[in-house]
Amino acid sequence: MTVVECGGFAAAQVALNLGQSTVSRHIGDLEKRLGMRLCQRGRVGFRLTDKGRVVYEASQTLFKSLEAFRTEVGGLRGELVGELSIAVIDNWITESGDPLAGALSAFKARADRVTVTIHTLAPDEIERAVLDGRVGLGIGVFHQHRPGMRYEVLYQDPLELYCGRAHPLFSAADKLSSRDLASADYVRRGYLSEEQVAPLAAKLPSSATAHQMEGVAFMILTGRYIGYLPVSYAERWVAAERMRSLLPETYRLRTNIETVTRKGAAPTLVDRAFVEAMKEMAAGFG
Amino acid sequence: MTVVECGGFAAAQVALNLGQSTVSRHIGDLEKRLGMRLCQRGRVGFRLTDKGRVVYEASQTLFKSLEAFRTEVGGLRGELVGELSIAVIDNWITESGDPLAGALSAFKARADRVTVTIHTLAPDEIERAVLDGRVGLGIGVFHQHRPGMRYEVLYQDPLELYCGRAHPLFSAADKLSSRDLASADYVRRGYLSEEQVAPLAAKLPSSATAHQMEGVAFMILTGRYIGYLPVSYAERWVAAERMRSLLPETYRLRTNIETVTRKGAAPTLVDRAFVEAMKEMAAGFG
DNA sequence: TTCTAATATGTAGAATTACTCAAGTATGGA
DNA sequence: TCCATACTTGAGTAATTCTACATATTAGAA
Repeated sequence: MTVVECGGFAAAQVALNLGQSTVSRHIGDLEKRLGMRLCQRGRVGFRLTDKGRVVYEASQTLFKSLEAFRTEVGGLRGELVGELSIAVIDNWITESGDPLAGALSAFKARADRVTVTIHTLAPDEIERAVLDGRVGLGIGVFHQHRPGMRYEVLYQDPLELYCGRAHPLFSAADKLSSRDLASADYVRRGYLSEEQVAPLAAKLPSSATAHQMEGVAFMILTGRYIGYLPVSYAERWVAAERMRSLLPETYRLRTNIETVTRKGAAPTLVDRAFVEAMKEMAAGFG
Repeated sequence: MTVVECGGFAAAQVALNLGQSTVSRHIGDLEKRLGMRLCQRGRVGFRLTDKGRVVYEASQTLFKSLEAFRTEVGGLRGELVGELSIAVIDNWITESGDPLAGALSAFKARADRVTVTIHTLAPDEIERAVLDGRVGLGIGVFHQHRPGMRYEVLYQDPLELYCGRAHPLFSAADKLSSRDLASADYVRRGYLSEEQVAPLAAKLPSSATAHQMEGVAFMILTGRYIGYLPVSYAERWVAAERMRSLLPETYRLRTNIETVTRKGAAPTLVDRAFVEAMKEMAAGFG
């Protein structure tokens, strides 16, 4: 694996602190043992064969399993070792005052022997990744809770309905009624389905969909659409008077940012320690 | 692991073909290495400690990963080695003319180096087991297809609506109309939700639910209920004139018995070989 | 053809690991 | 108290694995 990652024998020699012949011997032995050629090498340069690629990928997942074992057993000894693999919703946590960065840094301070991997995924993909074990922990917004998964609220992230400066509702924002909104065009959020939690939003006419929060913000700023944004995210434009919140008392949504883990597999000590760090960090929000 | 499975050092000695002191040394070394006591032993008998149990279970999953690696790499060499781990719907396949037993035996004849594990689960649990990798292949009835999974029809298993001999509809079975059924009490099948596929069934009044097919059959035989059963399963009672099919043209359901695998992870050679055997076997059905 | 960078292999010592024998320890029960 | 059972440990040997040196081999390039 090191040879693949170094892109050749020569670099691997240095990385592994081994003699040239030893590297050659290892690869040769492995090929003999597996009964197949794993890579092309020599004067032409290094390159995996098709089978070599499959073996390399299978090895990666095998080593992941080893790391998981180490995490599990290390946890029994009260040690924070192994791997923390988390999946977070994209365009959300990093934008909303950023408890993730703080939590990660606090966690790393206490657990310097842990390797951290972060995946950025859509909510349903997060749940799938947790379910099939690609990650141990997911963080995001989960409107419907699936069986077989464990959810825990980290903090609340309020959403409000915004319009841009050029929008007709902008100047009238103080003396609006729900009926005024009925004629405004609404940017729907791709996977979030706010409608499920906000029956009011379901009634808004919608002719646009954005999959990332940035897209929603952009659409709102055009002045042609209204849409939901996290208050902390919209703040910058509100302060610059480029956006305005519409009927916050009526339309505010309290979205829960939650962690997901798999029921059945108890979360590892590493996962729990990280969630702890997240919660401490999130205490300043909510 | 062998010590745990043998329930003590003495039996493991024989199973591993090792001297008694070697077994003791291995366990002792492992405990030293992990820094924890794994089991109680001595005059009192063998017993895992709590930590020992966790380590044992973690080892099981680790060894499963190793086996998966072996299956994968063996597949590259065109060898059928490693593990075949399948989940099948309960009370179905074995009852309906039994293509599974035949397929397994045909498969084993060609792949004697493969370890076979079978789980019997409810359909949604099958999908979950496939998704999180506990099994490589699921077989069952899946009415709604989830994203991230690959489905393939094996064969069709027709269902018909039956009543028992003591039921008022039994004697009138030849000259019935759908309206006659509207007053009959219907046994619902727990997880199958035939209603989704059979809109007609959705209209039937129902005051009973059975989770296994055997339960449905039992309820029908009481003469108080009507319900769906696979034709091949009901056959024995039909032949004995203890059940009758009701309006088969109208109420017959063609249920698909399907395989499920995970998209993303290519099915192993072992999985493919088994599906092949299933299909050959199923060719005589559906 | 010849040179040369990159890899392979014969040989062998060093290090590690696996195993056993034999003697020792601990403990439940007669 | 003592025995028998079940495990542990010291010491030594065998087997395996790891590594490097020196010397091939190979194939692109001059």
